[in-house]
Amino acid sequence: MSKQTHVPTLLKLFRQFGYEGVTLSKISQETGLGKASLYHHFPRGKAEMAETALTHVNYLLETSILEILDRPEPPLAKFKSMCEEVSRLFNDGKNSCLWAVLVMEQSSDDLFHTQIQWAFSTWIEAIAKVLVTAGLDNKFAKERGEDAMISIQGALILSHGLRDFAPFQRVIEQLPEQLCRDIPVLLHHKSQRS
Amino acid sequence: MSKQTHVPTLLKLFRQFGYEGVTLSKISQETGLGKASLYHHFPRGKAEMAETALTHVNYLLETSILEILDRPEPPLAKFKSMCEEVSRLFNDGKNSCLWAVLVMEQSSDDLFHTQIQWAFSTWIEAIAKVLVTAGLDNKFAKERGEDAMISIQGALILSHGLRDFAPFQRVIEQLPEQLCRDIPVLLHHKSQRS
DNA sequence: TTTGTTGTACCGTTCGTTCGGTATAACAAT
DNA sequence: ATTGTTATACCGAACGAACGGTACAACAAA
Repeated sequence: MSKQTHVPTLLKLFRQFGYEGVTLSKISQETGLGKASLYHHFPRGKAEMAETALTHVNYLLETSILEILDRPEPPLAKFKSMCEEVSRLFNDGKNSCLWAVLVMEQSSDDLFHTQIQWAFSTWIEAIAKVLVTAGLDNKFAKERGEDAMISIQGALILSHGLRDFAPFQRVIEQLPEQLCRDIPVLLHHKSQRS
Repeated sequence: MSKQTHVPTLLKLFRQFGYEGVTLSKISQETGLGKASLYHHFPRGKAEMAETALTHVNYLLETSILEILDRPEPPLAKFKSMCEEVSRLFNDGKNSCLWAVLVMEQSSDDLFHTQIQWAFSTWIEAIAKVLVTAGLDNKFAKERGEDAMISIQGALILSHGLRDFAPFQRVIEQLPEQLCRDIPVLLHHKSQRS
């Protein structure tokens, strides 16, 4: 079995339990690999396993979300597709976000903050770019990108805390219109390219 | 030294490292108490220590936030005071939220989810009540309460991820007006009581 | 003298990690 | 066809360290 085979399992575990909460025994159990085998694939140990999961998530961001935002479609359509994809990636809010989990633990954040910072700022920038192309002011566009991230992250936490995923779904539904408010109407249906 | 003396230390530790990330050695080190003393004060061990920190946070919610929202002031003034208090409690965004940290770790969430759920829903309900009293529709009021929680939690995560606390401060500044939009203008300066 | 509090030493368990080694398959040299 | 070499994938057993937790004697305050 290749190394790539077990990445989804790693992602699931670290998302569920956090860096410190995941043990090699759990990983061994879930992957079906012995501890020693894990060290064959990930010589630097647990840190490398978490890093691999994180890299995979950032790869998903690039190939799913960022790709959508770069399509030649009107802003509203892009954001709707983006939100559908977000909903899918987070399993309608039932999954938690690896970035958020790792950020919360100060210990792990030190190891991974570069990749997490990249992910957040890149996503925000991609949203802002769409809005700027649609005629919105630069500063407002970036703020709206931030607000989108804030809504998604906050909704995930609230939904998990309440054990009710309606808030997450509501946020996802409202987000596209929210992002498009006040943008010059004439450009709504003009296509754009990077 | 009384048990209460070390609660802030416990809070700080669990907020920083999460439940699994905190070790008894760290607690012993930070409090200056030996393990035996810790188990004298918290016979049920680590779980009780985290529980105590969480109870303290919920106590802060009741005595700070909820008290503010129950004052006989106009809604906007209440929300402004609330946001000032939130900013203070989270040290301008530099502290993370114990609720969020514990919710993210599935293992710890099982132990604490009752208290966390209470905190979230109580806070939301308190905000909603202010807005309903101000004349807003019941359903919209609750959604706005949720949105407030979402904004605060999301802003904390984003700011920590970016290592830039401007987004948090911006959210806190904008939140009061955000919460008060569209409410019947005649009631703005009327006082209200529970 | 009782009661509350603490330091020291220790318990069994589990942690992340490493060692030594096996199984299989591919390829080259004989 | 046989043999040797190399690479990949895997695993059982064990390592020292640290984990959460306990037993108990000693000290202090009342």
